[in-house]
Amino acid sequence: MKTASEKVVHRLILYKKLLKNFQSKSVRNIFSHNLAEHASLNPAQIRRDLMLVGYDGSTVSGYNVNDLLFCIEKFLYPNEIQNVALIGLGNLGKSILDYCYGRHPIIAINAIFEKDPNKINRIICGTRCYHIDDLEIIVKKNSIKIAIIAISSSVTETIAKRLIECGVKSIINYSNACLSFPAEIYVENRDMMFAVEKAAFFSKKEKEI
Amino acid sequence: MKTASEKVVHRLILYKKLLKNFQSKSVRNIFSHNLAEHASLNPAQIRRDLMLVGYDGSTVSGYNVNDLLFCIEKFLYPNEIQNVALIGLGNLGKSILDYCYGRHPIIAINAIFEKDPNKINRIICGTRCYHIDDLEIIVKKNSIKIAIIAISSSVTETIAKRLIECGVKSIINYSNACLSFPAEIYVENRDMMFAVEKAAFFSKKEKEI
DNA sequence: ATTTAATTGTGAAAAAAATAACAACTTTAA
DNA sequence: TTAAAGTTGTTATTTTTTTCACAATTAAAT
Repeated sequence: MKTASEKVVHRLILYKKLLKNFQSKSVRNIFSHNLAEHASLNPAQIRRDLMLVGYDGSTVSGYNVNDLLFCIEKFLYPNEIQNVALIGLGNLGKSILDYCYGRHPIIAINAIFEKDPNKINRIICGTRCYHIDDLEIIVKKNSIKIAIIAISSSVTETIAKRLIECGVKSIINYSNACLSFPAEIYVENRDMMFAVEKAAFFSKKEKEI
Repeated sequence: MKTASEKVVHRLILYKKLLKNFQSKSVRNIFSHNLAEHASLNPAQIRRDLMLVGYDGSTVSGYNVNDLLFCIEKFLYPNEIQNVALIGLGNLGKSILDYCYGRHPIIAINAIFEKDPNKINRIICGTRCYHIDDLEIIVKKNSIKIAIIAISSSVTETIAKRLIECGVKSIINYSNACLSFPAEIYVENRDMMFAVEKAAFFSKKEKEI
């Protein structure tokens, strides 16, 4: 299996999404410049990225949407079903759950963890909510390798350590805490203020040019 | 004003956050390697980034936390208060509102837009919820340049166009739609499935090495 | 049959980003 | 006083990422 940088993987996921849109509009074939336009990228970039997934287009009709999708998915998807843990069922947790529900054929949120007794044992979007004390048991039982942290920052670090301790390899952290772990753990810190501050910086900068 | 890439801006925001943590722990001075450790970055990277903000550290005691923070903030912050519009007050909208409330001295959500009549005119986190039909009036009145879209995808594109039409320069898009606009508009697409799929890819890859 | 037009895959080049390397500096120790 | 230790700012180098450029290919037009 060839390696791929995070950037390339991100773009491949984007291509997959765009291709699904085209597929749903019954578009059969597509050229790199079509994708480029929708992705705001250079066509050569797209062709180069696609070299990774092992599908050759035609010089005449470009890429067959179905076939290319198949190859990208084969490249991106794990072999087996991937269970995801969601930590926290506040507004953010609920919206993540809603958003992800039924979106992906292989990857799905499989367990929710909370400390609020009113939420424990409820089933939301087909997913059971467990007490946070049962984290280790459930994560191990379901071979969960991915976790989404959607709680306030004060306990984030402790929970992240517990997750890694029991086998989690990737953490998506929506809390205010900055997580940082050894390189073999994939951490994506998604502090929502970052996006806003960046947006502010770039909306400002423009005026000054 | 020097230009800065999105990556550099992102890191500067990160340094700011880390420095605030140090400040709250009454740490007075800090070295580039301390920051590097917490940010999982190379110390030279940090020193290079800091060249932009115009603050010189001391070769003996490193950087004064307060002074460096001041310079980073001066570099990052807009000159005037930046009003932000939030589109959608579902679970995600509420969590964004909560999360951002009081977090930043200059940037704040200033108006919420909804179509649900039960939500209109309510005030949440000090912010009034308006009918989506009033978008143009309110955005113009408050000189809003930044918008956060937290609604389902079907109407995202239309709303984004309306936002830009009335002066918005930066959009943070949490919906499933892929927005793409001319380069002078800053768009950050934050489809939450992307993070999960990337996490899945990299948690899988590790096993295969 | 040829030519034209359009596209792909990919090597080469360019651009951007990250890292290394080091002179200059300052304190402390010898 | 001199040497040692440790850090910064910045130049140089390396690595990564993006873009260019073009041979090869194929269908349609002439």
